[in-house]
Amino acid sequence: MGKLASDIFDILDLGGRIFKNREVLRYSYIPDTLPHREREIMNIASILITSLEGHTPSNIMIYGMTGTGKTVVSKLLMKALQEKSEMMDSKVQKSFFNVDSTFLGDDIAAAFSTLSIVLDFDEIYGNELARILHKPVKCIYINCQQMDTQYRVMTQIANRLAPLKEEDRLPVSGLPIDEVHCRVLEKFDSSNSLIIIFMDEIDRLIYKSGDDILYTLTRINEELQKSKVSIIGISNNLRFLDYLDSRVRSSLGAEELIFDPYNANQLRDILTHRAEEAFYSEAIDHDVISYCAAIAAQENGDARKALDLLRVSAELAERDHSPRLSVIYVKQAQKKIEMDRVTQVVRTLPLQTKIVLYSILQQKIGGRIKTTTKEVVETYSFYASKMDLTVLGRRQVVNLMNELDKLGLIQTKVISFGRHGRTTVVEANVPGTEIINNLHNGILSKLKGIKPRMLYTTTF
DNA sequence: CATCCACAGGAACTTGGGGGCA
DNA sequence: TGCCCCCAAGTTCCTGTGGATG
Repeated sequence: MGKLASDIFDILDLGGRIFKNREVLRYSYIPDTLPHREREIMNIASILITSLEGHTPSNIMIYGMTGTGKTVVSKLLMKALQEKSEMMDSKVQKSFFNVDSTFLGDDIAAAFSTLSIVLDFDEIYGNELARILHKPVKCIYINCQQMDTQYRVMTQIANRLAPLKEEDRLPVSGLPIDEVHCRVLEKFDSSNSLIIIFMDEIDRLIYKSGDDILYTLTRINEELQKSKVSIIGISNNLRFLDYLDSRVRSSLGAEELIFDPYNANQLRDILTHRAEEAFYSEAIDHDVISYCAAIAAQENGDARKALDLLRVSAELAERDHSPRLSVIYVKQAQKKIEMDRVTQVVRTLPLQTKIVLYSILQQKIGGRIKTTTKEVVETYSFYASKMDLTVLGRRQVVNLMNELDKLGLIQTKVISFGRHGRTTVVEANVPGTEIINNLHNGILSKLKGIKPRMLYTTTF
């Protein structure tokens, strides 16, 4: 036929008329300006700026629902602060060799003006002495969802503080916690710097391991000689501080800031701003952005969702070889995102949890839309033994069901039958046949075609 | 209105696997 | 090699409880 393999890419390439730069729409991307967060940025910056003068900034708590820009604002500030500090370091070193203060002054003024987001550095930085005394600022970002124990957080902070040689790194386990504490202190002090720790999803930390770690961190400055530590906590739970010891609470919540959800107009601005960089200007219908903004505004003003929606719609349009991105694709994207989320979550479930979900879904497609703990436990035991697994007890199955509930895959509700006791009514939230087929094609292939003997005792 | 069912869910304990250190 | 530590997952035990029912 005379066809070359590379022709395949010619066909695929036809789609590429929409995206100019798709990275811009990922939430890992940190733009230079963040519309409708100027005030918040200024607030935090005005607190953090004391670090450049060699003082320890107050701890800050940042609250806000998902997609309100907490993380991206923090990362932007982190980047800016780090750059600024490094810039000043080199200037300070220079100043020992160069006594010409007018030169120095101009140079620093120039350096400051490059930080576009924060106001008048020059004015705040009038004091030359402060510059000489200045300590390097080191920012560390920790996501407490991944690092959710005291041990892990401490070792992570220490390991990230400086690019260390392999043998200097703290081990991921094995040491007593007070030993870790001592070594972290040493590392902090030997870095001789102002350490600002951004702790994202900080509330996760205490749900799992209590407030020990926060207690330690908020009081660590008392033990440090040369270095100082500030903490920026980020949480989407406004009542997070209530769970803490009062001393930790007052220290950590020295400054508090709430990020309000974006409204539809603000979301539209954000999307417009990103879309200019992400798309070719003629490739997108005028109502697409408003539509995405409106949907995300309904979902608690979640900018993350809005960006996702825009990116996925554009990807669908490209895959369809459409020259333009129109609202039809946004509607498709909405469905796709939801289904992707579900399959992704299901795929990463531990095996035993998968079987619990599988049991609930089997009940569902067997016509049992609502079921009870007892029935789930029975069906689960049946399937687990077919899989030659250890069969978990009731207590543990209930725990797993609660996890599934938290993930939004099922809905549970405790109801009472009065004299006849009480139980949890379970209902699957996801399409049964599709997920079951997925599971059959994966790790649960053994269970294909096997039906349990189901005795329905409870009626609703 | 007290009773009582049948389970929810918290707490303490166990087990087994990760590892460090002398 | 033996002993220590941390941690996750699971078990056992037990107290708490919503509301139909006698």
